[in-house]
Amino acid sequence: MNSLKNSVRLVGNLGMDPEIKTFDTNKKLAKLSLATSESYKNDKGEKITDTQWHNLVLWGAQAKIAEDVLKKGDEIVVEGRINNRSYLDKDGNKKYTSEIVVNEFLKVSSRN
Amino acid sequence: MNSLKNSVRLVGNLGMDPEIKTFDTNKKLAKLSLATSESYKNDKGEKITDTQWHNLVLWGAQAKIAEDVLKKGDEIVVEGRINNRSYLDKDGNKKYTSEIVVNEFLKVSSRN
Amino acid sequence: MNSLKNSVRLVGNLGMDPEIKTFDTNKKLAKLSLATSESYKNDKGEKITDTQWHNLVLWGAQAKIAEDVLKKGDEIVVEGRINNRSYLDKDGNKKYTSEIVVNEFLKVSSRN
Amino acid sequence: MNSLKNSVRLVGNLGMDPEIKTFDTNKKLAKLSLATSESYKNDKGEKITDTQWHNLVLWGAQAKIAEDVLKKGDEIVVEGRINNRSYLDKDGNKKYTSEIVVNEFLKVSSRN
DNA sequence: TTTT
DNA sequence: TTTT
Repeated sequence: MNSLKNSVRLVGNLGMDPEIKTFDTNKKLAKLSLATSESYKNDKGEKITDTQWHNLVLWGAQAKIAEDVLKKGDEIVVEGRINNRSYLDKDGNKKYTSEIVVNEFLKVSSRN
Repeated sequence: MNSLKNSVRLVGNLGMDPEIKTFDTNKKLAKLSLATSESYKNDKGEKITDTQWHNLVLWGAQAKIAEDVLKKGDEIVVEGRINNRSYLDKDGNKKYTSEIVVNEFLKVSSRN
Repeated sequence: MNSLKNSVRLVGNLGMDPEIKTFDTNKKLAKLSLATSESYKNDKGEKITDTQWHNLVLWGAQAKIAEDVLKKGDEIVVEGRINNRSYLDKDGNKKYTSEIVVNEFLKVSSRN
Repeated sequence: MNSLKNSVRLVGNLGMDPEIKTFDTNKKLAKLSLATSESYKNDKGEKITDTQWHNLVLWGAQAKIAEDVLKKGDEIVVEGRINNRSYLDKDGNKKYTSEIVVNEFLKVSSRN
């Protein structure tokens, strides 16, 4: 799966430590919550900050590195693809969610 | 609002004609449904096609152009930003949705 | 070599048929010349068209596909990386050149 | 001039302090030299680091901010467009150069 | 000429 | 040297 038709670039900060799941096959999954914050002036000249929270998903080698090096507050640069999927919640209702499946990331600064 | 911290690039086909809303202020909104299709081979060597549907939103001048030139089936290239937002549905339940707010688009081919 | 630290996206037209070289090892190289054309209005309100010509380089499988499907005039979407390198010309002078090493491309329309 | 047809993203370090020029009209120009470093393993399994140096150009407000906040060694994320142009050198020979005209940048870390 |  |  390549990145020409569906590619996302984000620069932001992690809202929490990575959440790691290890499967039977030893394959790892890391989930990250990333905030991107942008400021602009509205019609009245007031400064508005818009913060978006993105759900990121990392697999395999990328998940292991994320587990080792990422912490809440870290600033990262990310390249990935949008994955919209549906699932059934515990009450059996169909839910829709949108995630970024990360191809690469780079930690650019740390809170400490 | 710039595109350094939150930027999406998509290449795909429109699933329907643009849906246009005109507000009191004459400002226009266009909604597009865009399919990005990618093929890859799975572990068993079978060819899998993954199609993702994306909700696109265009405002103002971009919405007018979309209304004039875009049709179901057209292939477009898009640059925009991810906007995750919540709303209350008709039953008063909080729902989450993810949209791409388009900064620029380019029609690259048409079905006819 | 990944695309997080050095990534280029272009949409444009080919100025000539691909130029193909085949090496001893059967490895192929394709060279493309791509024009990106953009219009804007200058200070005086005149419409200016700025055309940039880019040197693209494709290796291996990508070069083979380029040889098979691309022709002068075709419109393509490209993702690659900038490669600045120097070489000695036939008079022994050091020359600098900048190329785009293509990771992926997609033909979006053809002149015929 | 937009960024759909010609867009570059770089993450790297400055090789020197910004070089600033101020024109009669008070318009500012900043020139930056940016290194992007990437590592990969070659056919023999040796780790190779490839460093590319990019010439960046910033105008107006972006140039002012660059002058104020950027220093040699800083790590920045950049979005811009490729500009290939020719000029005559002091001996009257035609020379070609490739620059990145920066639309936006973000300083992500500093050496001190 | 940078940085890890 | 392309294309609209």
